[in-house]
Amino acid sequence: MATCDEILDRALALVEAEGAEALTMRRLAGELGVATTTIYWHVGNRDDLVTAVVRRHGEQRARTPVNGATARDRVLDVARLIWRTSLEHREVTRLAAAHGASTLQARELELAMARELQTAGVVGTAARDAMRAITACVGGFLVVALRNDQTPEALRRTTVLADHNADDGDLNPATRAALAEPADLPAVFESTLQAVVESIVPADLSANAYL
Amino acid sequence: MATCDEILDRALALVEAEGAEALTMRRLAGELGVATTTIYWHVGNRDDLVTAVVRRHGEQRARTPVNGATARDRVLDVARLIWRTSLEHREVTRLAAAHGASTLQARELELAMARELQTAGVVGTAARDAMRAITACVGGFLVVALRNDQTPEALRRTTVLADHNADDGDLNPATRAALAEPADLPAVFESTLQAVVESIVPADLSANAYL
DNA sequence: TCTCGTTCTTGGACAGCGTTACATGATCTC
DNA sequence: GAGATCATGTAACGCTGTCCAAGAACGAGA
Repeated sequence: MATCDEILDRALALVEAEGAEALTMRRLAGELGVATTTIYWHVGNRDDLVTAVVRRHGEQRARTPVNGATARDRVLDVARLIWRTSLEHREVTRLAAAHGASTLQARELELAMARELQTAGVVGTAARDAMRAITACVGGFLVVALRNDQTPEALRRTTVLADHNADDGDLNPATRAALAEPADLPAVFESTLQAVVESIVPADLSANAYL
Repeated sequence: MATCDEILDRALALVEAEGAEALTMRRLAGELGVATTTIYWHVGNRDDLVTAVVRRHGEQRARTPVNGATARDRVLDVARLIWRTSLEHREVTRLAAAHGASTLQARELELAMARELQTAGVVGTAARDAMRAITACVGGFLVVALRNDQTPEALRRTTVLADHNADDGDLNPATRAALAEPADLPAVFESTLQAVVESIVPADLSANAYL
């Protein structure tokens, strides 16, 4: 008898091992040695399956203790945690993103961020807006990071921005050369994250626009 | 005779009218009153088709003049332009995002941003990193904005974050209530964008970390 | 023990997708 | 007019998600 948990575990393993695209009903059924319809009976739709897989992954994601002396540092740390674990399980992240279930994947960590924001004195709608801002940025960088390792050469930012035909003259040669080279994404992420968090939970509390 | 341009125009119209998912080879062929193979002959792969459609859309996107007194304002304006036009053509944006071709869609505007950054004194690798930071944030907010209008209720951030079972006690009631309500995304976007741009092109130039 | 009803599983189909091999007609060149 | 190139159509292959009707297992009541 195939239980729902077994199916989800197998699905999760399949995604992590062979990528988000490998998660098809037939493939998963074959992996379990079972007919495809069995999955429908236990889990439901493919939508239901993906949702359940992502949710399960999000729950399994250990509640890593948050580090940092100041409340601001702890908010930063949670954001970095989302970034890092999403990259570590990039296939699940990709699956969740394609399904529009990213929030489900990072649910526990987002709630952790809300708690840290609260201890930093950001509560209510301000906390919500702060969280949306931070997670949107993290998500944006994640999209870039995950895209790059499976986009064909011709669609990479470096090549797309490199071949300018008509718009030559306006751009500094140094800039043009730099645009053709990949950036150090983690470094750019870090400094951007700091800027965003700084605007919400400033080191100098008197400048906090949200209070 | 079906020319390549006709096919792309029709494809673009189809996407804008009926959504990114409506762009299938058979559907497009039917729309043109032609066999599917004709598309393959003129344009190529589906990948090629999508790429060409997105590129065409990006080129058609009028080079709206950039407004703003200071260089910093003009950088902001370009970012807002990307945000606004991406939302106006959200189906194309969705198509591009699903295909990993967002850069292609916003190519002209990203180059415009590079030019504005240049006049703001940010050149070379600093300009590249600045652009990556800004576009990543814009992209992150776009993902959120586009996701929300076609994600089922059960996967919305508001509902996902609203039903906490075990983690009740730690969170302020006001915060918890706020998390269950949607945020004013454009407003959050605007303030976040300002924070990011401020960290790159400060109003007070002496504080520019990139110089 | 036999039978009924629920739970679980299966095989086989359907429609749709991208893609291709092959054949056909049209058009232009020499 | 013959031949080559271009342009299109027909029909299939393998893949996808999904569903239906039928069967198998199993637990309980008579």
